[in-house]
Amino acid sequence: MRYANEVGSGYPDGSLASRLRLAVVRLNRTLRAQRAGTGVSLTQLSALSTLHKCGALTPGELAWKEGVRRPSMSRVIAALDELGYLRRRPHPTDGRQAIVELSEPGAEFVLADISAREAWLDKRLAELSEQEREVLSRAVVIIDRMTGR
Amino acid sequence: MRYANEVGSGYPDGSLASRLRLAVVRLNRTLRAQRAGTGVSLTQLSALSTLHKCGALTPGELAWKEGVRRPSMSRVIAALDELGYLRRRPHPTDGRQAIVELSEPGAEFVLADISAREAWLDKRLAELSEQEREVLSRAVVIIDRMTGR
DNA sequence: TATTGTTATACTCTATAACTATA
DNA sequence: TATAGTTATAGAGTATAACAATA
Repeated sequence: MRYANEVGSGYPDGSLASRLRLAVVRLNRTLRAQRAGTGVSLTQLSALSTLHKCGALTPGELAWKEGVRRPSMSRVIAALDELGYLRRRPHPTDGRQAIVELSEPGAEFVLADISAREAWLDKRLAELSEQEREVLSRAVVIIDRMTGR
Repeated sequence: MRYANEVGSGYPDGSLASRLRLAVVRLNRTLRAQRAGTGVSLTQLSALSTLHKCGALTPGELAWKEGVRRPSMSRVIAALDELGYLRRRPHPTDGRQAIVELSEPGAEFVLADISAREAWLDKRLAELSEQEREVLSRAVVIIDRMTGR
């Protein structure tokens, strides 16, 4: 298959797939490094952010939304619980399930951390033109759809 | 600071920074999972791809291009050397440095793997419209610049 | 003394498999 | 038996600190 935008063009280094892959790998590394020493990892922040957006969820639902397996989410939840950033309570009708939701400190952290400590990315974005931010905004929508969100 | 595109808007879940961060974290997870069991990890593939594009490099240069520290790249290089996908030779003028470059099998692997096994991303991209691929292509250029590439 | 590369070590992220409790 | 969640264990990815060789 060939497209003007080089999907599967046979020229790996220049194909959109390769370029997108490399860009994502590197931006992910950079973003993780930015969070070193903040007390909450990028993975944990992502879970907090989803809880903030979606409200109370079961661990399984949260795992699905984050795109990880349940055991992985169990560990993230345990760490955030340890930090006091979420609460766990029993499911009202199904004794196997649980409900997790942000605690007040957790909600405060999300607001404070994402808007204040996410300075690096905010700063880079602020340096872009309005058109460039629009491109990224549209790219996010496309990527979300590609990853099943 | 406020922009039409919500940079630092104080609404974390909807800000461009948050949306971009979440999209990148999730796409990165998905791409890594796609490579499970292929024998070469996404990190290793990324290094091979850079060597393919740039030709012979010192380990330090490769680390810089990939955005990792030198010890991290040492391990990636050792693994790829073990697989026979690259060669190491002494630097012609500086005895401290080395030169790494793709071996023939390494070059073949890059071409075969990226164009053939990168099927998942290629397929997702093929399902997009030409306009959407154009958006992603432009986003990659912007992200590369943001991460110093 | 400074720089390049490697080794030692540790921590995070994530997975699969096995276990427990409930449906 | 099937499902939700957790625990046990392992492997990848990355970092910092310490070391060896060379400039």
